[in-house]
Amino acid sequence: MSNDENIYRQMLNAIVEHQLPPGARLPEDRLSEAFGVSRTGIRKVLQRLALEHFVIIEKNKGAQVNRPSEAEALEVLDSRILIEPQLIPALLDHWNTEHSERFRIMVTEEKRAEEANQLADSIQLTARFHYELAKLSGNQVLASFVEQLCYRSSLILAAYGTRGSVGCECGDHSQLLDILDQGRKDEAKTWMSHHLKHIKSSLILESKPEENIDFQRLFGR
Amino acid sequence: MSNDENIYRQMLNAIVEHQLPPGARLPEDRLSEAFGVSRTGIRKVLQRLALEHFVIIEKNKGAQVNRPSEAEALEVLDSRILIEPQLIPALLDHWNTEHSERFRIMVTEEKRAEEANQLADSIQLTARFHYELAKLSGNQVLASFVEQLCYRSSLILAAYGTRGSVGCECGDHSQLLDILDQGRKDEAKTWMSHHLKHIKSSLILESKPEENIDFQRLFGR
DNA sequence: AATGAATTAATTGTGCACAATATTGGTGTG
DNA sequence: CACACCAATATTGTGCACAATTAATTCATT
Repeated sequence: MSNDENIYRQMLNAIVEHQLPPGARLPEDRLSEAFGVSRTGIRKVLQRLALEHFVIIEKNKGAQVNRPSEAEALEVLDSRILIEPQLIPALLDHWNTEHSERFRIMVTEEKRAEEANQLADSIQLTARFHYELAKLSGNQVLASFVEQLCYRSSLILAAYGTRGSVGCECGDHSQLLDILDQGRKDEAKTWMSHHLKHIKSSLILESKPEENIDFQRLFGR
Repeated sequence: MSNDENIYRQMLNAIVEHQLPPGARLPEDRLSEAFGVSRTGIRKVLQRLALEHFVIIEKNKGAQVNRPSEAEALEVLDSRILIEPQLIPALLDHWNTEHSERFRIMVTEEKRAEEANQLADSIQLTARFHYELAKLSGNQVLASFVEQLCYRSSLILAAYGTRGSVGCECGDHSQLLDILDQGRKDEAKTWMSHHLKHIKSSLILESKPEENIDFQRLFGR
């Protein structure tokens, strides 16, 4: 694996697992020291993470882990609600027992991670479940978009999620597999839709402190 | 406007307008010379273009304009078919005469550009029409994804499009505006779907030269 | 003690130099 | 003449140094 990709993965993991919480600053010096490469390499990775909305780079102020706005949070979930259910039909065309078994193993791991309270693994596995499912649709363009949305969702749950739940309960995911095994296309679509809407509605909005208070609007004029 | 963004826009324009055709090599030296900045700045732009699939960077071999594979071309169009029609309902919620007028001006410009045989402007305007429409859905996440897909479509049409047509005829776009003005939601959705499927089916596949010719298969054995 | 200016420190932006790698052309040998 | 090997060239990869900017601290003044 290339060195860049390695660093990128490690940082992305740290972000979606909330080891680097939203708002955490990411000074290039420390990172270059930590990874044993020059700032040049770090900057490349940060640029990429910024384009994918995992970090925010402000000119002359450096990078920090993105703190998704409420609007962004809702839009990401809405995007998933619009896309993921629509992938089910194509997915079912390729669905077979091999896939079923593979995903059931994943769900088992999810369950174990959640019971062991290993938040990091739990988050990763939840996102991977949705991404791997999307890949089976056969459309790699959409799949990689779903991948990005899933990881962004992890970040969103860090900011707005109900504590303890990472969004989808594992039981839920095995439910979907049952439906897929029975080839019930429409049911699977609506299940996925409900599942994502459930996550969306579980977000706790308007409770976090505002980052930029609009004093002008509050007192001005 | 920042310098990076400026260079990025210029290069992206050159690519989607086919001034830099698929396969064109992009040596960092020449570009840094042309733009009057150091290779550092150029590399940043190239990295970004690569992440967005407009150029391909191979290790130690540099960047070149992406030549989309047939599979990629179909996947991009399929993605648009899946997303863009679904944006219509939300779009219609905000639709008003101001929007209508703005888009009719755009269509007029499209028509003029096409008649004047200004391929570059024509391509830009066609992509912008779809992107601006997507923005009106209110979901910026999906809109910027659509933007990327539209620009990638331009690149695809460079490789697989029928000569003379850039995909959508302008008459078509004004048709959609008529339907939107009448608030016919379902009709607009199906129109958009048909429109994109028409573009997809107009692609001339398996006719362009392969990027990596398999000489072994072609002559060997 | 509070405020504001000025200095200091920390961090990022940018260009350059050298190392690493791939490609091309040439040379020699069988 | 074919083949392999080697050398030269061109291009990218990476680290470093210095400039530019922002943030923090100090200090002076009221």
